[in-house]
Amino acid sequence: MSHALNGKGIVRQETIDRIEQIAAEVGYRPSPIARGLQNSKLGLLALVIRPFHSLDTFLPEGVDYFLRTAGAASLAAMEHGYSMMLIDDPTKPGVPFSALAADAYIVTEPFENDPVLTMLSEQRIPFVCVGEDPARRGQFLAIEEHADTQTEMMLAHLSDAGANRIALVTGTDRNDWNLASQTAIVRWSESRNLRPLVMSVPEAEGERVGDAVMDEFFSGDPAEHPDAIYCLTGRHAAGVTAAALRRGLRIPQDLMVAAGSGSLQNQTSTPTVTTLDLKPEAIAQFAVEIAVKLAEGQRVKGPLVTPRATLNLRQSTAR
Amino acid sequence: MSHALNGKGIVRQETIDRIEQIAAEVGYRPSPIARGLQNSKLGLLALVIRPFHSLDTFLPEGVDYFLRTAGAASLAAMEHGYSMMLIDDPTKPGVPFSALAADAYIVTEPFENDPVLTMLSEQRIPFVCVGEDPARRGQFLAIEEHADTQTEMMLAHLSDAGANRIALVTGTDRNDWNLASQTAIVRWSESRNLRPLVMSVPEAEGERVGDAVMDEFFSGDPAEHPDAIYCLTGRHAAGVTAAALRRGLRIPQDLMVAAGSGSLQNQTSTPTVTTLDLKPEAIAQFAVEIAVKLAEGQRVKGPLVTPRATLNLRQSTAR
DNA sequence: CTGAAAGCGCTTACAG
DNA sequence: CTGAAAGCGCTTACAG
Repeated sequence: MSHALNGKGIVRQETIDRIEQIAAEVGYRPSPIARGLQNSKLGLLALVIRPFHSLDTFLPEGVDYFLRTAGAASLAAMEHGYSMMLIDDPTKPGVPFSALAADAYIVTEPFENDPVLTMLSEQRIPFVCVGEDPARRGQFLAIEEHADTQTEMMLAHLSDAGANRIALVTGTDRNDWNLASQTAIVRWSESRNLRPLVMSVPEAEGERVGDAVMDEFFSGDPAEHPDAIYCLTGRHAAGVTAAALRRGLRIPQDLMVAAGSGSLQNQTSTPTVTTLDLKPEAIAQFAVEIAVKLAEGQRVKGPLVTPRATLNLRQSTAR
Repeated sequence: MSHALNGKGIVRQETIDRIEQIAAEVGYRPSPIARGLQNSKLGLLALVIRPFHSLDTFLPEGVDYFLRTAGAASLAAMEHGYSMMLIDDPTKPGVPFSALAADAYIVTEPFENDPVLTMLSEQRIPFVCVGEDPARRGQFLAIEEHADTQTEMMLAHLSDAGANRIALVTGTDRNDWNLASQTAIVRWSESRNLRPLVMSVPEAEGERVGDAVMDEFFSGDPAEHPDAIYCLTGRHAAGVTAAALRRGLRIPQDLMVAAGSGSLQNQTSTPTVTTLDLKPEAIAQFAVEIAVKLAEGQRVKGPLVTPRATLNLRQSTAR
């Protein structure tokens, strides 16, 4: 009898003992699935890391943001009594049952008109985004990233450090981070009557984009050459730094380089590279907190504010 | 009728269409839990990263091994049509149903007499270890790590590079990696009539152990001072390198330093540090393959051989 | 205090 | 071709 095992009803100790013994003997183990069936909850959260789609490898070298997110989220989930599942796209045909069985979803960096958000919202599955769907701002519960403010912060720093002409290198994924950063530099440039210098290169290309970026910005009119390049990803920044050095430019004297999201790589390279610390652990913990509330049927209202990114000043921008 | 929706039986197209329409209208979504109940399978794998227990933070700086493992495992699982759950200890009281609902488990670096393995095997839940339970070798299905061979490979390299007296710094977790490495250096030292120089310091201390390690090995009889220190973790190696430098030792001339598991940190530090590449991605993929077989009821027999670790030679051991 | 029954939301034989 | 029934393995009221 289940009362004995789960200690719910009032059962004689003797009976409990006897039943527990037998249970142990036959190696009885209650099916977590059958249990979950009652309240249709498994105690499962899912982290959908959308940009996995665009990364050719999971190698975290220079892209530790997502792995730090995943790790912190898993740990935070456990602390709330949930498990965390890592998936990339639950809308793909042939996904396992489990990919749809989470009590709530966290979607990091959704794409423009992301089908994952569409599916989740159509099926009334609770979810929270980290970064908005750029095409549907305000439509879904989201933790705001403030990519615009972050960009402004970095531009202000570079400007203070003596840069006059700042170029931006973003990734090609159409997510909030890439798009809002672009908007921010365009606005910033135009307010100074400058033609915005922007280039988008695939995230997955990593360090390999260095020469292409240098070619793009340093081939035309010398008056238009940047004296600072802000790359959103640490790997792009590393590639640009290396390419600039190869071309005989001194960093930071001739060219400053900074990254919007760094890894240890940027802290130990020569020169070390200025980065933003996006606080992925804090964001992940916050997202888990919200997902747990959603999973438990609570209403959560925005705006959801995260800890601000901070600037890690390093040699590459220290003139 | 379910036949219409899942396309199993023979149903008129017309009926299918009608039912699908209604389903869409009412926002019907089949419960993955109820579905899973039939064959008591959810398409869920679990990765139990035991050393999480000992790490004070999930920050991957210098410990990217586990995160790389987690990432690669998640991706590999998806490719096999499974989801991957990240948990640290399913034996803890109060774990969610889901933590026990996986079809198969991968346990990385189990401890000595690890209760997780005990539970899993008692409950007849299929699992595969990465690294053996040091107290129960051969008892459970395990992917062998060859920590002993790895240690020998590193010792041979250091020896070739000119080291005469090599010290080993391990973590304090009682897992295969730490223990087998210790055994290997003891054997190696004794065969040369040398007193083994071994020290164990907590994994979680990371770079902070530098001075303690230097004190330990450089305080006594100068004849016993090592001219090479092999740290199993990259963070320990980084700490030792820094401490040695601070004391005026030149690396590698006066002291060589190497790590058994490195991260990007060791590739970009000054000097760069020689490490083993343990191939976590390959191991994770292999583990997932096995877990999938187990989940599907196939028998898997050992010995399970992994790709060999390779040596990344860097400045810290280049005399 | 304890057993038998109903129900969680599906799927899969089994009648009509 | 389609509907009604049984069953997956539990939990939770509900009788005895």
